[in-house]
Amino acid sequence: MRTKHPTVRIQDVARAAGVSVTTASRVLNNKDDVAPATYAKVRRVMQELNYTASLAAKSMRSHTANVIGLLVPEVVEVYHQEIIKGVGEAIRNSGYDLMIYTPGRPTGATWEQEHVALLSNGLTAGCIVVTPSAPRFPEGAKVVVIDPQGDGADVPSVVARNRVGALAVMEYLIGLGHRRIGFIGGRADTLSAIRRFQGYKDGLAAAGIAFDSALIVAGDYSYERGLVAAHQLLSLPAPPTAIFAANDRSAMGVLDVAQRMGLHVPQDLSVVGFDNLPETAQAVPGLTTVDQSIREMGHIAMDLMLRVLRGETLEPQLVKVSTRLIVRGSCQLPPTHYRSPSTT
Amino acid sequence: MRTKHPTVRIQDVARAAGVSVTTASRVLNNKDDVAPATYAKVRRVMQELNYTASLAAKSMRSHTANVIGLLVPEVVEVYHQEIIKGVGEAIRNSGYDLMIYTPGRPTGATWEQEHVALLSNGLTAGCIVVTPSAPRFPEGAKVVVIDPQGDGADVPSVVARNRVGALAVMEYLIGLGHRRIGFIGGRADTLSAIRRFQGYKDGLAAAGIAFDSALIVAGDYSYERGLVAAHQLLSLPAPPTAIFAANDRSAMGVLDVAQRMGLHVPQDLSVVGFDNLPETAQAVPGLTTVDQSIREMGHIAMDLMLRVLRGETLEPQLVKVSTRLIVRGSCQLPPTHYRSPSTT
DNA sequence: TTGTATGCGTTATCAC
DNA sequence: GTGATAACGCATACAA
Repeated sequence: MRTKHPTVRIQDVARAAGVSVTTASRVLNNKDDVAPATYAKVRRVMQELNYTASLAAKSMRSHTANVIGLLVPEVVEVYHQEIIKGVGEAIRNSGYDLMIYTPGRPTGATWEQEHVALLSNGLTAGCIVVTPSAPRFPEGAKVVVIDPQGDGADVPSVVARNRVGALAVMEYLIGLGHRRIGFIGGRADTLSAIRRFQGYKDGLAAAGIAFDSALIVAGDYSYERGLVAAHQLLSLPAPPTAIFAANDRSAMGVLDVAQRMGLHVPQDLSVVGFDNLPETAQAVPGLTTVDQSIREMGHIAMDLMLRVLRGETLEPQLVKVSTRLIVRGSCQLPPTHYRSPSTT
Repeated sequence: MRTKHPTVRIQDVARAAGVSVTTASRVLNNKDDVAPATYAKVRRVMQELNYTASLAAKSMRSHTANVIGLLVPEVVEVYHQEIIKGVGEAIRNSGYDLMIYTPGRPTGATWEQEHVALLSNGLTAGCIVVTPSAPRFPEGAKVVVIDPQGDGADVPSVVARNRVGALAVMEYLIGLGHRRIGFIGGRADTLSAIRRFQGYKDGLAAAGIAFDSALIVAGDYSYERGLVAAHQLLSLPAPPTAIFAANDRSAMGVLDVAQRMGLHVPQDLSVVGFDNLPETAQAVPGLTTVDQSIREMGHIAMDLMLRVLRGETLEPQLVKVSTRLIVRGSCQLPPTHYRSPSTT
C-alpha cells in the first residue's frame, strides 16, 4: 500500500487487478465490451479496496452527471424546507440524485457565483435555483428558477399566483368592511413581493379606495421587520383597521406587537399573512393567510427540470401555481369607530 | 467567442485580460502578490464574462474545499428535515458551505458507495452521514455519523440516549399500573431501534414483569407497519393495555387503528411514541412521546465535524444526546378488567 | 510581479 | 476485448 495517496484511485484498482485503467473504468461504468472474467475480477478488487469513484474527477471529464442541484439561500426557513420536500418527493425514482447546496455565509456576493459554479461544470445535470441574485444564466444552462427576482426570467420558472392571492385577501378584507388596510412589504428584490404588493394596490383600486402611502411599510419577509413595521403602522394617528403582511413570518410579528399594545385580534385589528406556514394554523387566533402550496412548486420545478433535460423546449417560461385564501380567525368586521364616515 | 466550449474557463478570462492563467488563478483566489492594476482588470473581465470557477476542477486540484457534506438517505421525512435544520443552523458563519446529498434511488447498495465518493475526493472538507449502511470508513476520512448502524462506530458519532428514553417510558407506563405493554420495534438495523428495545426490556425487568414475546412486533419505523403491528397486537386474546411504539410514525398508526377498532385512547388503550415529531402535539389526544432533540443532534454533529477539521482528536467517540419524556394525553390508568390479578 | 510546466482522477479516442 | 494517451479546468512549484 502506497502511503502517498490517502484515497484509493482507479489506478490502484487497475494495478491490483492486473489490468489497465481503461479497463477498470469500463468495469466501473458497466460498459458491455469487457470479458466476464475480467469484469468479475475488477469488481472484486473494487470491493476489497473499498474503491469509490471521485465524483469531482468523474463529472469533470464526462460532462454528464445524474445529479440535480438545488440551490437555496438557506435551509432552516420553513419556506425553503417545503421546497426541499417538494423537490425531494418529485425526484424519487427519477433516476437522479439530489444535491442541495446552501452557502454558510450570510448570502453575500459570492453566493451568486458559487451556484453557477455548481452547474457550469458537469457536477450536476441541471440546477433548480431559489431566489437567485443573478437573473441571467449562461446560454445552454439547464436551469429552473423558483420565485425569480425581477420580472422576466429567461429560463423556465415557477412562481405562485402572488398577485391573485393578494387580490383575494383584499376582496375579503374590503368585503368585511375594512377601508384602512395597512400593508407590510416583502423583500423588494423578489418577484413575489412585487406581485403581492400589486395585488394589494389592485384590490384597493377595484374597490375605489384611494391608495394611502402612509399605510405602506417596507419589509423583508422577516419576523423582526414585521415587529417594527407593525409598531409603526399601529402608532399612526389614524391606524389601519387591518394589516396585510406580505408573508406569514411578518404577520406573526404583527400579532405579537398587537398583543403587546393591548390590541385584541381580530376584535381591534384584523391580520392577514401569506404562505400558510404550518405554525399559522396553531397560532391563536389562527392566522388568515394565503396558501401557495410551496411544496407543489418544488414538484413542478422538478418536473420542468426533467423536461428540460429531455431536451424539450418549454413554451410557458413562467409556470404559475394557484393560490387560495385560507380563512381563519384573525379577521373580523372593523371596529365601528374606525369606519370611514363615507361608508356610514 | 469560441463556440467550442459552452462554459467559460479561467483560460478564457486570462486571454481576454491579456494575462496568463496563473495570474487569473491568483486573482480568483485573492492572492496578495498581484499588481492592483492587473487585479482590477482581471476582476472586471471575470464580471463581464460572467465567469465562475468550476467547483469540481477546483476541489480536485486542491484537496481542500470549504464545504461540509451532509448525507441523508432521504429528505422528506421529518426526522431528516430536523437534522438538516440543525446542521443548517450550526453551519452559519462557520465559513463552510453546506452540501446535502441524497440518492434518488430507493437507497440501494449503490448508496453507500456514492456517499463515500463525495468525501473521498476533495469535494467536501468532511461529511456528516446519517444512518450509513457501511459502518467502516477509510482511515483518514473526516466523517461524523448520526445514529449509526450496529453498535461500535470507529468515527465520531452522535446518538440519542435511546435506551434511557425508552426506560423512562416504561417507568411511566408501569407507574400508571400497566402490566401488559406491547412493543412495536423500529428498523432492526439501526442502533436507535436496538437501544429502544433494550430500554423496553430493562423497564420490564426493573419492575419484575416477565417478558412476553407475544407482545413484541417487529417494525420498520413506518406508519404503514405501525398499522399492521397495532392490529396484530390488539387482536391478541389478551391484548396489551398499552402500546409503546419505537417511533412516533408507528405510534400514529396505532392511534388510527385503535380508532378504527372502536377503542378510545387513552381510556381503553394507552399509546406512547418516540421522537416528538411536531405533529404528535397536534394529534388528539396529544401523543405521549420521547423528545430526543433531533435538531440538537445536527448541531452537535456539526460541532464535532468542526473539531475534527481542526485536527483535534476526540476522546468520546460516541456523543449521547439526552432524551426526555413528553407526557401528553395518550396515556391513562389501564382499564380495570385488564389489570393483572396479582396487582389486585 | 508574472509566466511555464506539471499533475489532480477520470473518461474518450484511437490504436492494437 | 484491451491498452496507451490525451484531454477536462484548475492550482502550484519553479523559473524568469
